[in-house]
Amino acid sequence: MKDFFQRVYLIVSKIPEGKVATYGQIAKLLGEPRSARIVGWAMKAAPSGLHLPCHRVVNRLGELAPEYAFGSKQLQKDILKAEGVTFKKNGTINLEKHLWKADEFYKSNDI
DNA sequence: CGCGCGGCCTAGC
DNA sequence: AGCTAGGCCGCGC
Repeated sequence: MKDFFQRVYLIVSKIPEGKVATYGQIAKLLGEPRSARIVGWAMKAAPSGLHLPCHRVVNRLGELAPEYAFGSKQLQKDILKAEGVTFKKNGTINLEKHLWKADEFYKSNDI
């Protein structure tokens, strides 16, 4: 069994363009439904060399990461929009449309 | 070693 | 959607 962080990175790196995942969802995928916070931590501590699409990881309301994570929420928003993600009027992600179904992940990975 | 704090979650109102 | 309360785990002090 790999480190929790590493498994987080593995999953996050599998999120396709135009899709997003929630912290809790990722935690669940790892069999730790209650460890969503650590996923957040993992994002924070993620080495930039991994090129993780952490902008595709949001909380369950579709809210973007705080300022200190990407410099500005607008930046993250722009990136996502460029990938085809749509937003609601209140500025949150349209999760029903873009929430990532992790099914494919199970097919191609032994976890 | 203990305590507080997180890019949070669920459950309950 | 909002609030509170509780929980989880890793890190920094």
